[in-house]
Amino acid sequence: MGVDTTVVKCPECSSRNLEYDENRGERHCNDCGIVIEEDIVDQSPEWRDFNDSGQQTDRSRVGAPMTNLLHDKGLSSTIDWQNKDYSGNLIASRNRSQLYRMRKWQARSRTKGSKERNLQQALAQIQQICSKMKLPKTVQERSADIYRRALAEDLVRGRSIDSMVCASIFIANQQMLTARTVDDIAKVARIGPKEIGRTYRDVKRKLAIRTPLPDPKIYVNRFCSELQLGPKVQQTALDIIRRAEELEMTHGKSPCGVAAAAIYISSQTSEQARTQREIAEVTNVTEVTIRNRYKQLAKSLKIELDI
DNA sequence: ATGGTTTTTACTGCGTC
DNA sequence: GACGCGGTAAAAACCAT
Repeated sequence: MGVDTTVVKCPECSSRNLEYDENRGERHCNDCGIVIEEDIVDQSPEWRDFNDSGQQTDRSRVGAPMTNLLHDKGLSSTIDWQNKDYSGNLIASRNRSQLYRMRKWQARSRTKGSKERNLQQALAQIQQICSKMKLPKTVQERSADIYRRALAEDLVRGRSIDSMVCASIFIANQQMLTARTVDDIAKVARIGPKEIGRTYRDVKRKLAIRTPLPDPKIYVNRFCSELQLGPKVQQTALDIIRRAEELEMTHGKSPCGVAAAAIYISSQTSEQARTQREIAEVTNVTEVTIRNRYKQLAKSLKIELDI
């Protein structure tokens, strides 16, 4: 199913640690350093078409960028240091002073404040990670938004940009109810789920950000499709969760665990049974947890699942 | 730091195909 | 014998305080 057209492994050393450099427009391997492909115009989906529909992002900042995913749109393309134009001719002297000004401006804008540079790097990271996760651009923008706030409040100090980036992305995902977990992010970032979780909580608290309380239901669709389970199984799984929520038995339990258990029960009572192991695999929850949860669910909901 | 809760790890036993 | 499942104890992780 998942046809990825981009190269994921370094042809030289087989490392998967590839990085896309936005300014250079090229990808390179972080391990051996070779450049994989050049002249990628933009491999990420369409941040440019911001004119299609109702644009609801708030443009609160002065001199608002066209999209808050770009740090200095238009200045990023490098200005050659030779006094030649594209055909190799010398540029008339009356244009040179203008050129100089452009270079100077560019140099300054690139290295202005540390915050600016920090932001630039972070936004590139956000775009890279979101694109790897195939997240819609609304989520990207929300992530960028959150990062900006965190940066403005000096929350990045003493923490790596990466962890802040990941935390921002996770918060955005929580808010937009995409069914993504910390592990999903950790998988495509070079940072562990532990630290993402820690910074996530920290940022949320210090920025007084509210996220909807975790809902197992949002995972059902994703997990079921990964398990090749039909809509019928999904529906009864959702039903189970709804009933469980009414009895307040999902509080304090991991939403993925609840979803996994509901799906297990649902699948067992259908023609498309899946084993605990299969479900554990895609839900990133252990079989033990699935057992505990589903036992508890079946008991309180009085669901009999004999074969 | 601490303590309460939940999840994971690791292991074992049981029935079935 | 491998597999799916159930149960358990202890370790680890999580989270509010």
